Parts: sequence; structure tokens; C-alpha cells
Amino acid sequence: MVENKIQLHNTLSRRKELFIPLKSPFVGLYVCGPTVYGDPHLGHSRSAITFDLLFRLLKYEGYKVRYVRNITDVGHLVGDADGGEDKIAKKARLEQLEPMEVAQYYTNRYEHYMSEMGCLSPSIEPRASGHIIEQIALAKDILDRGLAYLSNGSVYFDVLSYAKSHDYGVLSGRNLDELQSGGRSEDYVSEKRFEADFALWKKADQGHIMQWPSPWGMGFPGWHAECTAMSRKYLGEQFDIHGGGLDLVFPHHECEIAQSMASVGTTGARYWVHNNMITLNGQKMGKSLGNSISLDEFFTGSSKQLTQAYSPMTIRFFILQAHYRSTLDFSNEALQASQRGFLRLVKGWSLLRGQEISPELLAAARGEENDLLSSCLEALRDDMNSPVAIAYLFDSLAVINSWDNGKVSLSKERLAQLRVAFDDVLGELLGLEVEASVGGDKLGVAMELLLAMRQRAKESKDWKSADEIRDRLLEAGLRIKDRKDGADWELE
RNA sequence: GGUCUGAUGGCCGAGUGGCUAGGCACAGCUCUGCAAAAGCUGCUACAGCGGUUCAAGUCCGCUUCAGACCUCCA
Repeated sequence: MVENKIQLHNTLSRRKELFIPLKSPFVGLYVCGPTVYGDPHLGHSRSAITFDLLFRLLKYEGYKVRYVRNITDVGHLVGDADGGEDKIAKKARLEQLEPMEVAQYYTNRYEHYMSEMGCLSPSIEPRASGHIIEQIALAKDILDRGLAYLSNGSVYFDVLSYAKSHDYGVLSGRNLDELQSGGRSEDYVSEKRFEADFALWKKADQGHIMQWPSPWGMGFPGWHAECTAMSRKYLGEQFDIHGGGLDLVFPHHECEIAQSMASVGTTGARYWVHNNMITLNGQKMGKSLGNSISLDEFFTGSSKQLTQAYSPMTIRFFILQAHYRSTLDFSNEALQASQRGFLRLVKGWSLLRGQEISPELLAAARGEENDLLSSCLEALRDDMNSPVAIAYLFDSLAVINSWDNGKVSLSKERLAQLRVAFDDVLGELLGLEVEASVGGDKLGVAMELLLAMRQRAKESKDWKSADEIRDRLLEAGLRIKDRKDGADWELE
């Protein structure tokens, strides 16, 4: 029996709600993954990291989570939903590749980068192209219920009929009048009865690269159909949480709810959680806007927007230092600030990890009241307030460093508590794992020798030699820290 | 044009009707052979104008500005 302590902001109600799973301790979490036609950028990582944190938090609380994150490899059109070309197919045509080659390539890239950034693998990563049958069934079901219509070989969701008995706009707060008076220019001859109608199934044009047989002829599924079909298949007609970027609220998630209500009478997910955007100079960072920076560029520093390369964990920390529902403005200055702060935090953590603490003490620390750990957990349970949790860690950093300098003394019990809090919060929950010191014992032996040599030089007031050792090591990324009694070293 | 969100100190960013979040930067001090690292101290902001209240960045109204969605988007 898991005690429900997590508050989540539900877009459906526009407020924080206590999260209560449908069938505790089981939790179904569905998150909209990428459309695999381009390299993952900073925006993708925010969504992945946000829901990775939720996944980790839920597991930490003791829930059994099935985390489904889809891969959109078909059905997502460029430009207008009626006139556009399939994104994958376009890329394939331009590069003369098989569409599935494009999809596979970028799927691999996506998974690689997300894993680099500390995102745990989802339980299931279903692909739209692997669920054509389910999507056809969904379209057929809605058609049979009279809430969709066939038009020129395509099946469209009938928004006006649906709206007679349902609330189209529950999630996004949109109403039909607005949608009707959108007044955009229409260059194509619409097959749709109503502007807001959306495709459940699209007839394939001649020469369309990706197409499958259906009761209505050759075609391919509409974008919104995949998430409804796949979330239902793996999590059920009603499940706990559906996540994604804020920009998916309308039309994507609104349409998902409509599809679900029209077919089985549920909203699908009960909690809809959305992460906000990353901005660059105050503007949304997006592929179509041409101002997105790919993760590869971050890691290599190869974008003209960047003054240096940043490690995956620095970027993860940068993202977690802001609340997931706030826009986060990207700048080199902000990223460098994060980098420095994160480094300090990691150093403090490694001081704790370098301390011999018996398993018994650690176990005891886990069992008892731990102020730091509970403060952090309280913050994270409050709609995933990672910045506040991080602030608590920084607070305790001063104590840890003072202890390291011998200015304050800490009991073994207290050290065990701090260790548990850092391990759990920084490591397990925030996922900011950093590899243990490189080099291992050999480096340790060499450093010990160099420190001893430098100590002798200092004793004979041979400042030149002492400084040479210090400065050369610093150039190599090894920083000597002088103490009252001898010296210590760390990786810069 | 419609709908919605937001405006916090040099920068990034939390937050609550009443006790200076935190980080980065900066300055001073301590430690030190000099540094670095670390610690301590300082930097008290909440777009503007009204209103409610004993008390408002925090609630209400108006204004200005910015962004998101309304077309694909994490």
C-alpha cells in the first residue's frame, strides 16, 4: 500500500491535485515522444527530463509504474494538416532513404541522447507504424458510432456532432466559435465538413511512400490516432497520467480526449501534465522556427549560439533548476552559472561518498527522520518542485564544506543522513549521476607522490617547484587544495 | 483578431497575504608563502497605477510590455 503524497498540476482542472492512481500501486504513465525526422534538441530534453523525474519520483514512492513513451514515425504532417507532406516521408525523399531508415536513425539518436542525459528507458516505446491495425480499429469504431465521416477515402473526426454531446475544448479551454471564426485563408479544397475536424485516417496520394491497406483503401493514420490507440493498448481505456509539451495541448491532446470520449467514453488519462517551453531570447525554441540547438551541438559546443560545450548533466541540472511549468530562458550565461553551481554540488556529494560509512549507519539513517531528505521530498512531491529541492541541497553544502575544512565537526550519524539525502535526491530522484573519479588507484598513487614532493619543496621554501607542480596539474585538470595539515586534490 | 499565461535584484530562477528561497556574478574579510579551493559578511528585488486589508510581489481592477496556443512543434 503506497501512501499518496504527490501533488500534480492537472491541465484539465488547471490546478494542483493530489495524485491518486486508479489501481494503486500500479501507475500508467504515457508521454508523447518525438517525431523522428530530425536530431533531438534542447526542447525534447526538457520533456524527457520532466517526465523522467516524475517516473523516478513515482518509483521512489513505491508505485509500480508502466511508463510508455511513443515514437512517431508516421502520420505527422508538415505544414497544414490537410495539405502537408508526412515529415518522415519528406526527409526520406530528400535524402533518398527508406522512410524507416530515417525513423530508425533518429530514434537511435533520440534514445542515445536521452540516456546520456540520465533519462531512464521507458517501459515501452511503441511506434506508430507498428500499430496501424489498432489505429484503423479506432477510426472504424468512431465511424461506426457516427462521430466520424468518410470523405474522399479519408476518415475525419466530426467535431460538430461530437460537440453536441461532449465538451470539445475541455483541456485547452477552446470553444467552437473561436475555431469557426479562425478565418485563415484556405488554398486547398477541403474534404472536411468543418475546419476543426481532424483526420483519423488519411487516404494516400499516388506515390506516397508510406501506406497501408484499410477498409477505406490505401492510406495512413492521422497523427492524433496513434497516442489514443497505443496508450489504450498498453495502459487501458482509462489510465493515470498523460504527459507532453505544453504546445501539444491543442490540438493534439484535445483531439486525443475527443477520440477517447467518442470511442469509449473516457478522457483516457485522468491527469494531464504539461511541461513548458525553453526559450531563446524570449522566443520559443523550435525546429520550425529555426532557432533550436540540437543536443549534439550542446555536447560538442558546435553551435554559433554557444560559447562552449556543455556536458549532458550540466544541461539536465540547468533544466531541473527551473520548475517544469515555467518557461526557461536559455543563455550561455545562465548555462555557465548552472555548470559552476552543479560542479560545487557534485564536489560536496563526492566528499560524502568518499567517507567510510558503515552499511548499518546508512540503513539507520534511512530509517530515521532526516530533515534534509524530507525537505527535498516535500518539494518534489509538491508538483515536482526540483528547484526548491536543489536549493535545500545547496544549503547543506556549506555545512559539508565546513566539515571538510575541519571548521565544524559532524557525527557519523549526521554524515550518514547527508549521504543518504544526496544519494537519494541528487542521484536517484534528480538523476544527476556523475561517474566516480576517473583514473582510479593509479592516479591516486601518482597524486600522493606529487603532493609529497610538493610538500617537501614547500618545507624547504622552494616555491618555484611547489608552484610548478600545482600549476602544471591544474592545467591537466587536477586541482590541489592546500590545507592546514598537508594537501588534498580534486578533479577540476 | 480570439484564447491563455507571465512580468521578481547585474544574470538565472523559487515562493508565500505578515519572519531576507537558492544559484551564478560582484565586493570585503578569514585561511594561505602566494594563489586556488572553502567559509563568513555585504548586495533586501518583486513592471506601472489604483483598490481590498492591521499587513500585498503575494488578493482584485486597470495600464503597459512579453510569450504561448489558435498550422507542424517537446
